[in-house]
Parts: sequence; C-alpha cells; structure tokens
Amino acid sequence: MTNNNPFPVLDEHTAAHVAELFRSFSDTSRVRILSAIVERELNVGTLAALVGVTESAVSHHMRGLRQMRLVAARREGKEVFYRIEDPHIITLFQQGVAHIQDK
Amino acid sequence: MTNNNPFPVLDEHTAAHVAELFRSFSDTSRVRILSAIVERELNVGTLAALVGVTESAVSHHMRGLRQMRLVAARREGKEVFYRIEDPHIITLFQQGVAHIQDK
DNA sequence: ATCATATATGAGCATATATTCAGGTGTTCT
DNA sequence: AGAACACCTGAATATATGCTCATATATGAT
Repeated sequence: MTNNNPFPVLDEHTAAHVAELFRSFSDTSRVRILSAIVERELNVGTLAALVGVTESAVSHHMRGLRQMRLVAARREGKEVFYRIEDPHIITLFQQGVAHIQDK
Repeated sequence: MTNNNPFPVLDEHTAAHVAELFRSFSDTSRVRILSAIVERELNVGTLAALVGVTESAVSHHMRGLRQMRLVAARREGKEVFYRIEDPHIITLFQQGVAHIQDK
C-alpha cells in the first residue's frame, strides 16, 4: 500500500523546486523588476533606470528569471524587451504583493 | 496630480517586504515544514523527523516564520506545536506548489 | 531539588547571493 | 570597415543564509 502516511510532507525534490520558484521573488530588485513588467514589456535600460540598478545587474536577474521560464525575452533591434511569461506567475506574484499591502 | 506614472514600479520599501515574504518560502527545508503544517499542527520534534533536519534547525526556521507572522506557536506541556497562521498564506504557498506540480 | 525531555538561542562556519567592474557580443548607422 | 549603443557575461567581493554544535531555558516527573 502506498501513500498512507498520516503526515504528508513534500518530497525533497519537489520542495527544492518550490523553494527555487519562490526564491525568484525573494529579492527586492527582482520584485521591483517584476512589478514593472506585469503590465507591459520593458527593455533592460528602462528597467535599470526604474529600479535603480545597473543594466548589468538587471541582465543578471533576467538570466535567472529566464532560466526559471518566468520571463520571456524579445529582441527588437539593439534592445531586448522582457515580459512575464506565465499568467499563473503574475497571479502568484500579485497575491504576495496584495498580502503585504493589505496590512 | 499624483500616481500618473506610466511605468508604475513598487517602491523600495514595499518591494523589500514582498521579497521578505517570498524569501520565507525560498528554502527547501522551510517548504517541507510548511507543507507538513498546512493540514495539521505539529510539534518541533515531529517536524524535525519528517523533514530530516535537527530540532535546532527547525527551531531556527520557526523563529523566522514566527517573526513573519506566518506561523503561530502553541505550547502544550513540554512540546510546542506550530500551525500556519494566515489562510492567505496557505493559498499562496499551495499555488506555488501547484505551479511546480503541474509540469 | 534533581533529572529528563522538549525547545530555543547564539556563535561559528561553509555556502549562496547580489552587485559592481571590466570586457565581450550583437545590432545599427555611416 | 569603424563607431556607437544595448545588452550580456565572468570574476571578484561583500553580505546573507542555513546548518551544526554547545549551551540555555522551560516544563513535568521523581
């Protein structure tokens, strides 16, 4: 018989992925970046200016978010525009924001 | 006129709090602990056994989660039982889990 | 009071993380 | 081709984080 545990706990592997997902939202700069591209796509330079970090820092963050498939990139000439890929991610993110703002 | 910015970005302070909230879910052990107390309250020893870390480690995690008001403690004799405080947090957490599991 | 059990705490350490800097790649224009 | 612009990447560094160990605190039993 399987799955008869009275204390179900997420297995290590799944938990690690869940943690990894939430870790994507666990940095102030990334949170601000994501809040900026919730409604519209924006390029790296604009994001850097809005968030107040270097373009390099933005680039580093976007790489991580891209690898998590949370954002997608679109090149237009010299610029690269980022947007949030998955609508579920927007919901998840905005719920976190709402939880903080409803205090 | 206020709030006329075409590129709204979360302010530093709010973003920091949002990041802090998500950071609570950004560690594998904490994710497993939380998954365990979603349905029932559990004491430190049981959590340590289920997750596979020392009771000390659990205690440290619970302090952080307590400070974030994500969990509440209830002492019963020598034992301390933890439960998830806020139902919104359960929803948020479970959405993250669902996003990982629906792949 | 002493002991045993359960949990909490603080210091120390090893690893992870975010940022900056310097240089590299890709694109457009002349 | 070269220059200018936008972005990316890797190394270095400073800080943060999670864990363990030793010790402290709290409760209940003898």
